[in-house]
Amino acid sequence: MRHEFRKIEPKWQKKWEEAGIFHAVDMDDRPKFYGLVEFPYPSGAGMHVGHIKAYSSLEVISRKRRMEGYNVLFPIGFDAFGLPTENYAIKTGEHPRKITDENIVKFTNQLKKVGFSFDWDRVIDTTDEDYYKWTQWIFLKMFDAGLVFRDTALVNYCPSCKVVLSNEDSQGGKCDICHSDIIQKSKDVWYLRITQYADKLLEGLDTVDYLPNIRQQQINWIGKSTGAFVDFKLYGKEESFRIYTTRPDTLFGITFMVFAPEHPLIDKYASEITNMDEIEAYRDECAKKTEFERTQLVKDKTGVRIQGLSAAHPLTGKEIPIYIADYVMMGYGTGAIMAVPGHDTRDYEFAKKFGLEIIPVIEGGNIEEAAYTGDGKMINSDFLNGYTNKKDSIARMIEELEKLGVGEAGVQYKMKDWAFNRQRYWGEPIPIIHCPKCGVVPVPYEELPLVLPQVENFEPGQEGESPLAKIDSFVNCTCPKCGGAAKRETDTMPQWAGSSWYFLRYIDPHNNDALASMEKLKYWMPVDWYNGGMEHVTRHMIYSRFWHHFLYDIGAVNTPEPYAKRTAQGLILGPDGDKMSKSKGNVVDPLDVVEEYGADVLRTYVLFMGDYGAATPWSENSVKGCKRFLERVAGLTDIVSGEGVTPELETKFHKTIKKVSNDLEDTKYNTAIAALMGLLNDIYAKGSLTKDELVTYIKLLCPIAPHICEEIWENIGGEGFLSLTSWPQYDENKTVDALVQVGAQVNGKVRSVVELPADCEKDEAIRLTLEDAKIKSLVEGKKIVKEIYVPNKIVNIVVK
RNA sequence: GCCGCUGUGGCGGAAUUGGCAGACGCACUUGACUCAAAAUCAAGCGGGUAAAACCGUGCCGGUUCGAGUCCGGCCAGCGGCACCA
Repeated sequence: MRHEFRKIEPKWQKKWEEAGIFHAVDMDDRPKFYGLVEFPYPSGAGMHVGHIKAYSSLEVISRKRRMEGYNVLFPIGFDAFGLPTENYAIKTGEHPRKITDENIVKFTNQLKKVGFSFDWDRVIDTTDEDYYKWTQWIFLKMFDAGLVFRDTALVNYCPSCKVVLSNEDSQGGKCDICHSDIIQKSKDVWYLRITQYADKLLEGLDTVDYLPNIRQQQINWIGKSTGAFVDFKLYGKEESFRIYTTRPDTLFGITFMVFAPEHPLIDKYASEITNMDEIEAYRDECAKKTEFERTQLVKDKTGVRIQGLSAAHPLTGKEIPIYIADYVMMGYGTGAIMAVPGHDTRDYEFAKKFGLEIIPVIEGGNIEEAAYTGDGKMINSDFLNGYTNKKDSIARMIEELEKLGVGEAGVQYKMKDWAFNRQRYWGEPIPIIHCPKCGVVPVPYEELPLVLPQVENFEPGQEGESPLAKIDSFVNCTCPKCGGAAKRETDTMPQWAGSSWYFLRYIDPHNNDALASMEKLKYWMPVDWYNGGMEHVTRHMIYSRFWHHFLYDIGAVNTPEPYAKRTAQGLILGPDGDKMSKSKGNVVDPLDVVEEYGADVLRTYVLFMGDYGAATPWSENSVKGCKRFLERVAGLTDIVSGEGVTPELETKFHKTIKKVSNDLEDTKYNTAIAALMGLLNDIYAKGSLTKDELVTYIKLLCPIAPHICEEIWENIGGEGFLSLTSWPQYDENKTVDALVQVGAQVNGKVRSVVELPADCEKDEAIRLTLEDAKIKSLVEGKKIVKEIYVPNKIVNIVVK
């Protein structure tokens, strides 16, 4: 049989769709499997080969699971709100709705051409009113729970996109979308109190099966640190302020204090500060720097002493000078620190520059040269002197602080609350009303969805206000509480909102009464396996886990954690080894590959090209190798003869079934395919195979290259769909050869290969090894000191 | 700076608990078929040698009968976080 992919691929895609064989069945008796892949943003550029690799892993697992008898939910949808579409709309004058709909049609056609076994009856679109109604509903529930708050803050602002960004979206001081430099701007910001869930997000990691690097990245992102809060009095006053430290046991080494430039006490005591001019000048200087610059200028510490204000040491009462310096941030801890230059690198640099005293309290370093951050015996520390264990000295100090009522143990997180509003059109409207009398009032639940109004002009305003602010009919409304005239919030939600719960909607995509029915949630959740990109591990994943924990707390879902298992695919690089990008001209279009080589070849190649989790360059030649492989598979129909089992191939088949079955579960698709190629070589070397063996072979290959396998199945008279048959089983006993090739070593060096009966006894193995001519010649005339035999692996004769 | 990962032929990459390094694929070489090319098939393919010996998994040391794998110390690259107190 020839591999006529142009004919057979559309044929089987049509048959699968018509028969509806990939639809998940709610509440079915079979065991369930929920496989999830990150839904695409339907950009105008269409699909990328990266999408194919990302989806192929769970595509293969889902197809295998169906053959194993599972009721499989393998859905797809579109994460369609967002800036690229909006910017395109501004450029072309077309409405984002129209652009989105067109792109979704394009993506759908492309996905279907690759033959993915998605359940097309459950497609969701985050920009659909019936969908974002529930995104807004979750927001209101969070509002009710006190997890939404408004604050004026210096925020990351992208002057090009005219939009406020979260810290996550402005890493490295660059806008995540357009890569312009971020500036700091004072804005009214809606925050979601994600920090309240920090511990739950951290502890939840112990209950799920994520790849270790994914788990670690989330732990780092949450950034929990343990230490203590310590209260310092202003010297000679009753007023006190808090600092946070991870080393309260170094309290006797404090020689100065540092406030962040924005620290509120400075303004409160402005009248007593004698150098306020100097301080204001420094503050202006700091405000001009972007957050990025501020964190980049690590080498050079700057700051100003606050004259007329000082602190009192909580244990000794000693007067301590206070500085302001921008190496202390208002956003972490309390915005004030105790400086221990002897044992903190930054404090040390500052002390050196300003000629401040340095007191060592931990033995071990040389404070003439550098801060000592290692462990050692406590010195110059009163009741802590002599302690050598960090844990003990910290515990002892916290005990003392608590006794005196000047401090307590505490924790801090690097993670910040989630800045949740954007001044953009193409997003979910935030369902909030501002009433001059009642203040902030949520839109009543029965008014959801709060529909995005039609607009002609999507440009944000000059001051970066939302395009919605220009629509009077949208803005002006009545207050649901008092009935008076009020105004709607005109900001929209960030793109991360819709994707924070989408996996729940697949379970019950058309439900009008709930985001999904509890009965169905209980049947399908949690997601058994989620695959996606490393770039979403700290944003999308943390956000969605946060929302899901919240939904669990209010009883809307049945599990605290949404994803039982998470894996990630590596990037596909361009043929030149660089990241694919339009500007470099090294982008491979998956549809071109389908046209020229077929979907099965594309699917096989993206899984065979290398370690699934690693970045691997594209190679057109290797694509051809996969084409050759599938052509040789098609050719098997020409050498089929007889039925039953071929003795020479039996062990090889059992081994291959085992290897493919196991490797697919471990995301080792490349070695699974290599095993199938190896078996194919063995079959051709033998010259024929039975019909039963061919069936086993195409069943194993079916999840990877389903079109050709279905075609072969039909060609040899198979009934119905191969995709609906059962997964092959292996017999462990038959995976071992009767005779095993074993490496024969003398003094640990391989000198020969001997053929031994499987699992044979040591005496027998040594005897047969010593019969080997090569070994014999090397051992002769020498004294055998030791004989090592590892069954089926190695024989080693140690001689002197 | 901190955390994590990775270093294996010309290339992508294989290698259970330490046990025949280089599976599988690509590229390449030779041969068959062909007027010729492509395709296909067959053989070869880490370095080295006539054949052996010998040398080979980033570098230096160690443990072991035996190390790509374990331990100690470096070097290089990638990713993440970054004045986090």
